[in-house]
Amino acid sequence: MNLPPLIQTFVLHFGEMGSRWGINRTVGQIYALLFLSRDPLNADDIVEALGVSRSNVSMGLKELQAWNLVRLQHRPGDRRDYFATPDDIWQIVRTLVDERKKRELDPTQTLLREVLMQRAGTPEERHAQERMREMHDLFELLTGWYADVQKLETERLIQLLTLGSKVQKILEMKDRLFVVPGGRGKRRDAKPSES
Amino acid sequence: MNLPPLIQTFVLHFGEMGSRWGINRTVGQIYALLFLSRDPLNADDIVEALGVSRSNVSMGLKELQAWNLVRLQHRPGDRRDYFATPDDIWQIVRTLVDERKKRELDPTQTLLREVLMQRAGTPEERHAQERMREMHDLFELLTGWYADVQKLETERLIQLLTLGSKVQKILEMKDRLFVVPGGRGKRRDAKPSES
DNA sequence: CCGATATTTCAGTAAGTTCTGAAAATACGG
DNA sequence: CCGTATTTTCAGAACTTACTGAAATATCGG
Repeated sequence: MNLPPLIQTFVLHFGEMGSRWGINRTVGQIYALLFLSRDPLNADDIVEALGVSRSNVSMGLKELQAWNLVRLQHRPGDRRDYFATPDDIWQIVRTLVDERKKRELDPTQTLLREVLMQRAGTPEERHAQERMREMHDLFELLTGWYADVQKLETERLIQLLTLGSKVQKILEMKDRLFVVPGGRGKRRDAKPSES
Repeated sequence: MNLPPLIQTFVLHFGEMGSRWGINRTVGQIYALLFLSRDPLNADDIVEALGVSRSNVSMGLKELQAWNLVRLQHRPGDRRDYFATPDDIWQIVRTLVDERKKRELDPTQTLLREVLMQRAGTPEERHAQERMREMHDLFELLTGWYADVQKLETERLIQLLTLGSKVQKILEMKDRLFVVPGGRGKRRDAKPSES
């Protein structure tokens, strides 16, 4: 590997973090390299930059494509495949969160739905099922929120994130303005289960 | 392993998902078992329920404690350690997200801060550093939002999640009510960098 | 089609992780 | 303190994942 120090630091870091992110070192490094690169790179560029085998790069790129994290491009008069990350970093985040949800949450959500259909016999099983229902309801709330937020334009999303919990203040203001004084509102319905 | 089918299904699933979540099979199974159990369990209970070695359970419990995901308890007149998950599932989510942030995001955030202090020489390095700045700003926005939201009471948090992007409507309403008509507001400041 | 260039597949090996049983350490009641 | 109950540590075995080089496959210009 022979990269400018700044770039090398970042690439090596991504490689090391890979294992925590559920990808392997090479995949992490390839991604970091593409992310920082001004221009798209072909497989041999990556081999040279990272000093790993050609086949390893091929597999890594395949995995990144499976994650929808890289874009395949071509240059006129050049048969090789060139790869790049999206320029828009928010697009990257959206893809990343989407894919992680798909891999890490959706299977469990499906299982919970199935298991909640079954009949629980013993008290032990009934307690377990109640726990699973709590988890299920929580998943539904989170994924519902996520689906909703994912639809927002980036500018709106940034606006929301910047506000943070100050949104709360606005909600309270709204309550004060529009809810019948003394009324409790319908807030309690939102809680998925008695905790 | 000899568990009621409902419980066994869930426990095995958590074991299989473990690798996607960055924990190993046994740790996943132990956690699932504790989560579903009405009462705290000791290490031998877990050995019996899962059919794994005593030492493996010991290590698994240690890891779960490092994640702050289980609580150690004692019973009067019994020297053994008993383990349980928090009853409040929202507490579990908060811990989980905290820990994942600590392991998966914070180290990169630190690295980005460091690398952005350095002087970029070549145009290649300057472009890379610009990319890192985009990532850095995005991390700052996300972690700022997260710190903010993590402070909310659970009830408020649920309220917010239930609203989802409908918050947007309320923001628009607020804008209409309070912003000088024709004024552009200060929204654009929020965008961390030109994308 | 042919030959050259580019990519993918795959078997074998290297490296890393998980798990076990045995031994060591710790904690406690008497 | 001693003996016992309990937990932890650890070396090695079993298993899983990552990586390589070589061979196979695919693609394209002529």
